[in-house]
Amino acid sequence: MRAVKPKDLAPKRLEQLRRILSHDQVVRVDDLTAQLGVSAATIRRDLDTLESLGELRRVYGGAVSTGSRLEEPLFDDKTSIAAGEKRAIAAAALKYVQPNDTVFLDGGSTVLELARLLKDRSKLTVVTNSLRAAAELAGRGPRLILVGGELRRLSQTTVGPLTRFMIRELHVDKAFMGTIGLSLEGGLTTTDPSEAYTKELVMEHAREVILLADSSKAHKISFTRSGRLEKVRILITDSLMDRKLSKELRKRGLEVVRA
Amino acid sequence: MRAVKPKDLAPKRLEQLRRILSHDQVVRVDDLTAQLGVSAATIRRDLDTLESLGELRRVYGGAVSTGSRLEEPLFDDKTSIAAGEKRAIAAAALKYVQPNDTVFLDGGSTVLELARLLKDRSKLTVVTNSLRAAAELAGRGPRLILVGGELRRLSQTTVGPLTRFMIRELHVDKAFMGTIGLSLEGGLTTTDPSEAYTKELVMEHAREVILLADSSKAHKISFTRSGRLEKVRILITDSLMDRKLSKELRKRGLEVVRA
DNA sequence: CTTCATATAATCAATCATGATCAAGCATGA
DNA sequence: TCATGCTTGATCATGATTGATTATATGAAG
Repeated sequence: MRAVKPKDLAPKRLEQLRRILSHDQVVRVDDLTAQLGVSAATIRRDLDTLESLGELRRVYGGAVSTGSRLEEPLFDDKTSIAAGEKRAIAAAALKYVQPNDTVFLDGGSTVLELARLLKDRSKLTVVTNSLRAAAELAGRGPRLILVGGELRRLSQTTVGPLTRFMIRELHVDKAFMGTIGLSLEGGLTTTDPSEAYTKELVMEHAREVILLADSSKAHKISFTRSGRLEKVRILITDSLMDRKLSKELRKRGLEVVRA
Repeated sequence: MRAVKPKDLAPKRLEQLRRILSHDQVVRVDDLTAQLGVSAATIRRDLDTLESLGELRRVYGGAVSTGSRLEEPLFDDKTSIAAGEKRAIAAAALKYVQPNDTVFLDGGSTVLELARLLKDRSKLTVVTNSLRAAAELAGRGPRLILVGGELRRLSQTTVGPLTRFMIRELHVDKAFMGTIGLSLEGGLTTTDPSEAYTKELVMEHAREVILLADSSKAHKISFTRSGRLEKVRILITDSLMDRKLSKELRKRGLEVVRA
């Protein structure tokens, strides 16, 4: 006696899941058990495999398609320091922005906070490769120049070789940069080579490089180098920054500011 | 007998919050509990998470938006008379997009509709100078390449001489263009010289130019020329397009498609 | 400055999803 | 046929999310 309903084979079930997910963007485990006629345990296992393939993000009660608007900004590291600290760093950085400056804004959440503070600086010129920063200033604010290039979704910045065509034409007064890792041995490091390429290029074309990095970045070394410490003129960080590191950085000629 | 309603998943609720917030700019906790059907405690927790993401600022009794208004169009498509026609035109244009193409997307609301339809074309490469189109595809979808340049706020596109550095490096299969005016005498015309410059440049570097223009553009001549009719291979328009004009355009070698 | 109403943060209990574990079902190949 | 491996579903302890409660903080009015 065959079963009443022939169950789908695993690959087919995954395909269905993909289809449902791309249609609904957000799915609930309960609904899926009903739709696919399998147990919740199986649904969870399937969702786990799809998550490990990067196609969705598990949430309590279901899953969200990666890349949907519901998906939280990927570049925002939740384990990182509180937003308040970042705002403090950004506020301190604001003092270095003169009314008629031309400044570059890098990606990263701390620099994004700075962008928010520049909304009413209409005489300023802002150059950026950060889509988030651009969105922040798209409505009103400074003259805004976007660096062209390929969009890296994780950071929402334009990166890679295409960015050189614009960056080499521009010379900004100050470049406000973020970073993933900051260490004496590794200098500035980040996860993505294309991103690193663009960061380094920007720093070469800036009269002055101002690094915004909270204390969680200290002594971290990420995958690839994105700049040398010698290019950095000022480091703005928070009060929890490792003393030894800031002392050594000062010795190397950097101005270190605690927000 | 399940009379209980399935509550929204957390991400969905957050998205609703975002939507309400971007619409109202300022929200009250009370109103949100009523609108979303969850307790005030939950609303507060949600507002806290959104605050830590920098999307709003908590105030006593509610929250105010800090966010960008990029999602909310400056030119509201919804009030536009031709919204339905535009969607139809975009849908017709979709047929001309091959899976592995490299296409350029111009600014303008009709082309933006097309961008929305390209969200699940992951093998495609999209080049665009439209910030709104980029925002639409920023989360997921095709490979996305942004054209750098100065942002023109009115159209939310990058325009002007800086755009040439990237455009001259790229050769797209198809360029989907919008326009303000379309006429036999003036060709393609638009209001802003910088925008016109970039449009013309793009059309020169495209293998094939496809113009998306609803019937309201017919016989209009705007301030400055943004392209010659000879460059256009296909015109996609709506059913109300002036017959004489489309007949004459066909005579000049254009393929005219009525959506 | 004080008082009042109300928002808020902290705590707790209840609910429900989750992950781990294990047993059953079923195909495959010896 | 039996053993083996894999998938699935059930069970249960654990963990996460939510809503209610209560003490505290806040803003407005007098």
